[in-house]
Amino acid sequence: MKIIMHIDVNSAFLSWTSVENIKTGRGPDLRNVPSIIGGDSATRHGIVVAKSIPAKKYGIKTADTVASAFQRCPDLVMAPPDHGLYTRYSREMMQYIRSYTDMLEQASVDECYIQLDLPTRDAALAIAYQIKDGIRNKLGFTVNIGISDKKVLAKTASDFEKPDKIHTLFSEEIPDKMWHLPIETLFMAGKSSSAKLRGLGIRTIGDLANSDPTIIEAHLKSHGRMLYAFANGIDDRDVNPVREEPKGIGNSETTSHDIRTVEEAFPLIKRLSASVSARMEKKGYLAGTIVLEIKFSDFTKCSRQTPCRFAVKSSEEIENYAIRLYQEIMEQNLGRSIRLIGVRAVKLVKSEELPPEQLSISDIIKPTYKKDQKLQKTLDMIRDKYGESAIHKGKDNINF
DNA sequence: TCTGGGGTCCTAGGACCC
DNA sequence: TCTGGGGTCCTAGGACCC
Repeated sequence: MKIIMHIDVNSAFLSWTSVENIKTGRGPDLRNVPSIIGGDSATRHGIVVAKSIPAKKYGIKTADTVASAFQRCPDLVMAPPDHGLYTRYSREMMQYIRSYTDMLEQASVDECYIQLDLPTRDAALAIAYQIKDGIRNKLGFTVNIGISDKKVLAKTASDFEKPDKIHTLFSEEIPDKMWHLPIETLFMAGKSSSAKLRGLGIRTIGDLANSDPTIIEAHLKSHGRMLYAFANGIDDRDVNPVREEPKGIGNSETTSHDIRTVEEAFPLIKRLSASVSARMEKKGYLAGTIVLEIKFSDFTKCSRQTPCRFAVKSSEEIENYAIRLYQEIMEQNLGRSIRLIGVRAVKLVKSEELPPEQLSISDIIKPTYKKDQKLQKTLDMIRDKYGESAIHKGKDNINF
C-alpha cells in the first residue's frame, strides 16, 4: 500500500542552533527553556523566526516582533539566525532519510515528504520510528512524522502533539482527529482565507468540510475549492522527488533606516544586483526579465518589471535594468520614503540551453523597454504625419 | 512594540491577434 | 464606421508557505 510521510524538524532553527552549541560547547541548549531565534531590532530585522516549545506556552508566535515576545516573557533567551548552519543540518538530515528511500521531496529547509510502498500500516509505523529515532540518535535533534496516504493529511498529522512524536491521519480518522481543529490550522488557510471563512460562519476544519462547496468557491475562487478538498482529505498531489527548476532568483533587504534619496538607494540596488548575479552564475542561469520591488515606510508595496533585450546574468546588466525600474517607480511616488528594496531575476533560462536563434532580427528590433522605444516613437511620428498605412511590418514575426 | 527574507501560485485587467 | 468573441501573453498585486 502507498504510504506518504511528512517529516518535520521540531523548532528547526532553534534545535539546530542548540545541537551546534552542544557540539562546540559555546552556548546553551535552547530547547527546554523559553527561547527564540530572532533578528536584530536595531536594524529593523526584529521578528521571531523560531520559538522553543516552552516559548510557545507564553503565546509567542513565529513572525511576532522580538519586542512583543520579550513583553510576553522577559526571561526569554534569544539567539541570532544562522542560515549557513541550517543548510548544513538540513543536508545531513535529507541524506540520512534518503538511506530509506529516494522517493523524497524536500518541501523546505526543515521538512520533506517521502513515499513508500509497504504491506501494512504497522510496517509504516515501524519505519517511521526507525527514521525518527535514527535522526535523534545520529544527528542530535528531534522530528515529528505524520503518516497517511495523502500529502495534506501527512502534513497535518506531523503538526499534532510535539516534539519527537509520530501520528497517523488516514481518511477514516479525519472526523476524529482533524475536524475539531480551528480553520486557521488547515494547510493553505492563511489570514485572509480564514477571515473570509469565519465570515461565513466556518470556525473549524469540520465546518468547512461539511459546508456547501459552491458557496465556498463563490467567495474564495479556486483557492476555496482547494481548501474544501483539503478539509475532506482530498489531495491528489504526488510526492515528486525531482528537483524543480527555480522560477526566479532574488534578494531583498530591509534597511536600518528609511531610504529617501537616490544616493542611498543606488548602492543597495548595486549590492542586491551583484548578489543575484552571483547566485545565477553559480547555478548557470540567465534572466529574461528583471523585477524591482519596493516596500514603502507605510508598508505598502510596489513592483515593476521589464523584459531584458537579451537574457542577462552580469551584475552590471541587472543593475541597469533595476535602476531604471527604481526611477520609474519613484517618478510615480515622489517624496515617499522606502523601507525595503528587492531585486529579482525571473524568466530564467539555463545558460547552455540558450539557442543561437537568440540573436534573431526580431529580438533586436522588438522594443522591450518603455523608456527605450525610440523605434516605436519614430514609427508613431511617421504614422501621425503620413497615416497608419505609411509604414508597416515587412514580415509577420517582426513586431513593431 | 514596530513589523525578515526566500520563494510559488493565482487573478484581474489590458494589449494584441484572428 | 461600428461591432464581437475567443485565445494568449504580459503586468501588478495579493495570498500563501517556511
